[in-house]
Amino acid sequence: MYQPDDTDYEILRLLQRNGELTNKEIAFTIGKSIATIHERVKRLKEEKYIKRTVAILDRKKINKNLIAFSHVLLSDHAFETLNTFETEVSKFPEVMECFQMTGTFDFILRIATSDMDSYHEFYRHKLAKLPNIATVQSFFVLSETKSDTAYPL
Amino acid sequence: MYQPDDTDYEILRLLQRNGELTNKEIAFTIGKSIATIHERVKRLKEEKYIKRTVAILDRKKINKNLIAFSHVLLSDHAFETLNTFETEVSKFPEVMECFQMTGTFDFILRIATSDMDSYHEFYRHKLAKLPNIATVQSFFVLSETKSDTAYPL
DNA sequence: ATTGAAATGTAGGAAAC
DNA sequence: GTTTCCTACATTTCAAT
Repeated sequence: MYQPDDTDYEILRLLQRNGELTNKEIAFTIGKSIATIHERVKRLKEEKYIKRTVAILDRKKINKNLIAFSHVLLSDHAFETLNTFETEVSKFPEVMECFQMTGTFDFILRIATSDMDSYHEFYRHKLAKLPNIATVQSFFVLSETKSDTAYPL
Repeated sequence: MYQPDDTDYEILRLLQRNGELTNKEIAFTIGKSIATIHERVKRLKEEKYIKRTVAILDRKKINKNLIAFSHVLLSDHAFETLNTFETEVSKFPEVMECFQMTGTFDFILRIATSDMDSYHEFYRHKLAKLPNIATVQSFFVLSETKSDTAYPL
């Protein structure tokens, strides 16, 4: 199996922060040739170390002023119950993330809406209508102290 | 103030999913000229609708196998207490996100480490050593059902 | 604001060291 | 792994509508 070396990790570190860096810029920064960077980046993408490159938007400018983290507990944990929930909840565009969790509830959802009315609408007419939901406990973001997509490397 | 129109939103929708799309590809997809897309994208970046473009890594391949969501309650809510916590916790590379929240605790942290030992190390020697922490309750990701950086548009 | 066309720069591939 | 050369594309600017 392919194992990235220090150079690869340096490239990942940079591209995680700025995906628009050219091979030339990366080459200059880490002191290697452009052809080398070109090869490394190509392989890192082929091997799916880099899953994709995306634009990060300012949510307030596009009117997603309310972010909720919701803890969902299901009424039972049968395979089908879990599966249906995961499939259906993933279809909602408001749900940006869904994680199955350890502990006293089953899932954490990250939900983006424009305001409390839209959240309420989503909650009443979409989330709460899914089968086998026992409880939903929601917490709302007051302010973002740190908001990073980059992993520590 | 600058208000993006439908064309701008189509561009944002596309770049949120794939930040590597060329102006030519976008132009073809939404039926406008390359120069128009170029202008729009430039403005969307200048006006900070697009905050930045980043590479999204496969966390398991780079050995970040454990993601924790930790709920932090501080012992008091004096301005200085909140401020110090936010400043200090943001310095930890393991903390990818920190949100101040409504409700029964003060902050949610998203913490990325390689395994439970590293998490424990982080918790004992970094997080728990910050001043004025009352309680920390942590939940761990079992599986990712949906993991998106794109807002619904 | 949108377009087509022209100049510049980068990507991507191949060869030789 | 680096350097050079090459072609193809992409970006960027600009004059015109």
